[in-house]
Amino acid sequence: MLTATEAAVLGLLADGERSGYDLRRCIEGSVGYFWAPARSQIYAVLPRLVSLGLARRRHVRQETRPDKQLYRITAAGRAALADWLDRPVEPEPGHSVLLLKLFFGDYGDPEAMLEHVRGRRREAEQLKVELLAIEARTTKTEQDRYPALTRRYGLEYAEALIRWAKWAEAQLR
Amino acid sequence: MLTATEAAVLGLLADGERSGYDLRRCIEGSVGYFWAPARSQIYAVLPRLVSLGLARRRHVRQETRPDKQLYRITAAGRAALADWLDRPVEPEPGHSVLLLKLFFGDYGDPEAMLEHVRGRRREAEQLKVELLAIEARTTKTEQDRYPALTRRYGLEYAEALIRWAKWAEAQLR
DNA sequence: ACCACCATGTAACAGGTTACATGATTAA
DNA sequence: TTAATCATGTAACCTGTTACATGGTGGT
Repeated sequence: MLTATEAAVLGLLADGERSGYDLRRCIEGSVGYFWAPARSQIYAVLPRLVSLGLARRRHVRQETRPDKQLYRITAAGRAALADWLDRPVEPEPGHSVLLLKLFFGDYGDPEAMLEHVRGRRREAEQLKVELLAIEARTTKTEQDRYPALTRRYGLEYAEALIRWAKWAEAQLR
Repeated sequence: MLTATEAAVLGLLADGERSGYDLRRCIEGSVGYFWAPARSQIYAVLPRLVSLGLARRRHVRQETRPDKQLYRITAAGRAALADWLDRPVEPEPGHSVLLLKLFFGDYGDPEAMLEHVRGRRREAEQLKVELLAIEARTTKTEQDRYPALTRRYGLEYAEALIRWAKWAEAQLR
């Protein structure tokens, strides 16, 4: 079975031939909000997909730029992606360093705890701005149906976090 | 600097002497909601804390039960914990397999995508019930101030998720 | 002159997981 | 008699990160 990162890369390749470098830029501003592998990880995954027969590599010589490797998804790749997508999603055990620190807040500095909450709120406010900006410049096509779901999730998350943070700040003040 | 798991364990030890086994049970139903190391990980962390001088081990012989190791936090341990708690929280890059699958939903089965959303909603509804139950049986003491913050976060999260899921289900139907 | 962009990859390390291994006691 | 609870640990593996390594082009 695929790992999530392999599936993410296949998913991006499903839209067209791309290099590792291209993928990076595709990721930020879209999937990057909820799945952001390190650069080196992308370059590690691509050859693996090739050796599994899920993608094909094509060497492209360039003169003014360094040469590059373009990857294209295969029929087997599309099948593997579809299979992965349809499998049940495991419940994701939430990891949150913020909550961990707050939970033990009594052993720390009250001022620091307050600042942790404020920081997270600022991040959420920033996220909200970015998502609204993306929303504004996105044309609502048929292909946008699913990505729209994820943006909406982000918005709902950001707003819930802001509400919580305001309440928490009041409690801690 | 401590890892989050080391800090979590120290945090629990700060409340009193405990065995690895005890810690496991402390974790589920409290920190476990946002930080749940594997059992083997707890047993790996404890000796490390001892060798760092942050905890002390005490062997307790038992007759009707297997022997056990009790761990107690040291003064250095409390200092290390406080230091870790007060450090700024890094922005946590969100990982969500659910959103990843949804984002590429076009390449999968629509029925499966709908089921993914429904599944996550059920989990959130369950979480909400659990958190309300904990809330109900908790006496609002001074020590509860910080943990209360994390429960409230969970509630806000669960409710936001349920709202989103209902909306998403309508979109996909 | 300097910085950002294009472009790929390796190596070392970190932080975790699952499975293996053991075995008595007690409640249903 | 079957299963859960008590109780600890090791070993193999996985997935990912950061740091190292290289070097031309084009804009300010």
